[in-house]
Amino acid sequence: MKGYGQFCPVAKAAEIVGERWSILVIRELAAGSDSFNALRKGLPLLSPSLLSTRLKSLESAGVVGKTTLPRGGTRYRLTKAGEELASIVWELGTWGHRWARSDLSEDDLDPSMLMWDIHRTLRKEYFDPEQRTVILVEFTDYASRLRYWWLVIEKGEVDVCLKDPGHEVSFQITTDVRTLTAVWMGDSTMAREIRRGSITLAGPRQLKEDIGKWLGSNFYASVKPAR
Amino acid sequence: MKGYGQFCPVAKAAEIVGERWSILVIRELAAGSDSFNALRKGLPLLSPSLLSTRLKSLESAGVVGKTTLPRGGTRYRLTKAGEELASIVWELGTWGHRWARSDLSEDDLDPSMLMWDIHRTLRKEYFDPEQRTVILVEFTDYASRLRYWWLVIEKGEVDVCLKDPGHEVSFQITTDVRTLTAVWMGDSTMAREIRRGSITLAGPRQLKEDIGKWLGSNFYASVKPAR
DNA sequence: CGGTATCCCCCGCGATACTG
DNA sequence: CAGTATCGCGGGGGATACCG
Repeated sequence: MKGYGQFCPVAKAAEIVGERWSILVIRELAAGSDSFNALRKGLPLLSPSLLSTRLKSLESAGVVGKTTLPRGGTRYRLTKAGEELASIVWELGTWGHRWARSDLSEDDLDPSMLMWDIHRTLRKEYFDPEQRTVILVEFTDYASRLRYWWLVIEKGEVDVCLKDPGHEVSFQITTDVRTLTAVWMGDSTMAREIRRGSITLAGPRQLKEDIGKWLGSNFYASVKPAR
Repeated sequence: MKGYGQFCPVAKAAEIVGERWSILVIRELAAGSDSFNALRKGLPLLSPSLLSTRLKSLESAGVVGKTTLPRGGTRYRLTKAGEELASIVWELGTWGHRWARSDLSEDDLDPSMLMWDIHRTLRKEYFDPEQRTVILVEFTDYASRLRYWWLVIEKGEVDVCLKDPGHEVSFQITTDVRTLTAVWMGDSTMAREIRRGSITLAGPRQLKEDIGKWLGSNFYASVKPAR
């Protein structure tokens, strides 16, 4: 059986959002991802086939809409119903941040997701739009493949890559995944971790001083936990 | 794998409310059920073993608290965190009523759930507290076992039973499950269904006239659907 | 009343590979 | 880039029976 056999609106809604990954797909769409592969980056543990299934199911539920671009790509977006649902998903996140915060479990630490999130919230306006800025992030607790990440800010766009783009590095952040995650989640602060020696910065003084501003933070970082 | 491998608060919350039946257990608790068997009545398709599992899981998530009565019974209640979560569940219901309303599917029609809901929302203050009132509901589309339901209002308490309690019947409602469900959900009105002949009332004139008031309605009945 | 215990099925989901 | 196809398994959960 799939449904709950209840006419109650809560049950009907639960049939939609209760499916595994549904809520997170909605979160990703609300956060601005609109292509299949962008969604995948925000949901690295979700297999493409299941993502496809979920998108179809959300589409038939009237939550997600789909547009085919003239060039052939496909764009997903939240419908009106989907946006209303997304606002509830954000509230759920606020609740989660207040009440369901575990100390960051090892399983939940993931440099790729963290970098993807950071690349989305980085405040581009702190950088010269006429120039290319390259920020290198080094995770000291990771081996070669996931150790170095490049953020390339250029023409108002931010790209994140795992391969050296070849450009001169303007700024470097050296730390471990747990520390940067904690800072990004608002559980710690940049200043504190620098003082403790858990984060090292290298580059122009101005960028160092402003990092608390230009490196964004998680949507919920300012929500006060309840316990 | 059970979790989502993400530190995002939405993911952490989704790990809790994403479990099958969790949302509905929270709804039932928020609606006032506090004992194991009361929860079962509101969730007839949920097996006792799974209800037990869910209650434990919600308890360890800090959403549900448990008290053992001196007499030996057990009472469940929402914690502070649970109540905050419940308010999101209600919003989800509002969303569901606006956007996820299907025309009442046959699978979702259930006389026992409907009667349980009605017994919870019936406005006792319309009845003489000094007297016993017995309301007989007859579902013409059901055979013997689930056809007749008695609502007994006495001393400010409402009981619902499937067996003739033996008292004199004060009022009778004759209809089918779909019609009464539609009225209770706000999709139709008592007056309209009486006019159509889908509902027949028998009893004192005053009770007939006031039925729109004393027979309660679903929490979401007044929410305007979006489509 | 207030739950456990057990059994077993089935299908959701994860993994991997592959195509237009 | 944007998905489909296929396969196999694990365990969630439904059913039922049973205890305190």
